[in-house]
Amino acid sequence: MVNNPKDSNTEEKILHTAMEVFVEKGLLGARMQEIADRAGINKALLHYYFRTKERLYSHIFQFILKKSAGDIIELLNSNLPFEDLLKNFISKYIDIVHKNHRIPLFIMKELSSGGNTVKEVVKNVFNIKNTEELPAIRIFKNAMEEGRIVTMDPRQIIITVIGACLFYFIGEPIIRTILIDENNFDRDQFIKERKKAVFDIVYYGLVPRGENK
Amino acid sequence: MVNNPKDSNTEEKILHTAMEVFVEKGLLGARMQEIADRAGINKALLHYYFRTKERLYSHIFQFILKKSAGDIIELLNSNLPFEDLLKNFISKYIDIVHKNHRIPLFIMKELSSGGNTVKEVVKNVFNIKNTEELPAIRIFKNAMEEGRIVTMDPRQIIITVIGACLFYFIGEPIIRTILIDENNFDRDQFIKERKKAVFDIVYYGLVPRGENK
DNA sequence: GTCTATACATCGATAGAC
DNA sequence: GTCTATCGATGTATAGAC
Repeated sequence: MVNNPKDSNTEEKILHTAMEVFVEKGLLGARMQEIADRAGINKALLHYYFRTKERLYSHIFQFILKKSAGDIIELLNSNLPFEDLLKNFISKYIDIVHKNHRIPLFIMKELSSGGNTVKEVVKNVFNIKNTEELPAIRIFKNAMEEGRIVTMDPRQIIITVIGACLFYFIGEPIIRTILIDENNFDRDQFIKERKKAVFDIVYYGLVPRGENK
Repeated sequence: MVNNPKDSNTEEKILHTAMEVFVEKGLLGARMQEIADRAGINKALLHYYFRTKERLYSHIFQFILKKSAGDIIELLNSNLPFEDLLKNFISKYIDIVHKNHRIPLFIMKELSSGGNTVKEVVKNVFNIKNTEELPAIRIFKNAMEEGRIVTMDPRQIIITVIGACLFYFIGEPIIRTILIDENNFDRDQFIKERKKAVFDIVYYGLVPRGENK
């Protein structure tokens, strides 16, 4: 819609700032005035570019969802053997969430309140036709066929891995309050150990007994 | 504050209704008008009992947190051997979250936006003095000392178990959109399988090789 | 305690000048 | 494209009658 560099700069500045504010405060908590202030412009200009708050939010949400989907898909594009692939996925996925710790909760908040429109966006963004043939499903099915891991519904494994990776970051405030002694806590170290713990539990939970491959 | 049965009924009706609305829509999404309508009273009465929206919300939040904490603590009060205790915990915890699937996200939303006041509430509610001696931590430490499971930071195990149990319910909209074929999905059955999957992965991920106890 | 009516503040959105 | 000024809607909170 807008082509010259000046426009593009303003629009991108808006998008960038709006993303920060929406991710911090949510759709309802965010204020157009605050977005304008932080972007160094005024409210009217926000409406000039995106007409309504909802449309601006929608842009942000889709962008974030696309980015998140892309990150995961990229992590799965690999020819590593199963053990390395799993280790690699857990490590890199935790890194991504570590750097963007507010994103998962942001996405889940939206999806829990959003209607079917949102679901269509998800399907488009992830380019889903047949759930049976998702790369992640195939990876586990192959490992099962090769006898590397026990037979189990791959979806259950995926939910377990993602949940285990995400939960620390989604629940960090309550986890730290309940479980962690703040006087003696090295967060980076704990997250590093988190990677190893998730891998160890999941991997050895899946590898058949009697094999120490 | 209020003692006669009539008052008590109104107050409880407000609390009950407000909980529904706040859990569905969050602090910012909830409307005092809607709470009043659903409770069959008018807005002014809401303010008569709880002065402000924030105070009403705070009551609800603390009640929910207390209830959730109580549920978990009760699940851990058991003298079962480790394997049964873990199986029992996972099964019952998933049942609780199943029946109250909006609660975890509600709590996390609040905690992610809330300040230190909220953290004090958490500490009081869970009655936390020394994180080292939490029942959940002790359970895993004992199992390690008895050689039943491998040595590992118990906090990492706890985060993994809770995350694996919760994630399906927190992320259900996106999980179902991406991972599940809606034309052929038995939710109750899937949740039942979820219990077994979480237990199998975690338990066999923790039990030392060479022992099939 | 409970109601109706209304004050008061906030915020998204638009009009109109430059 | 960008600004200032302002409208109009919505929602919390209160005044005051019963």
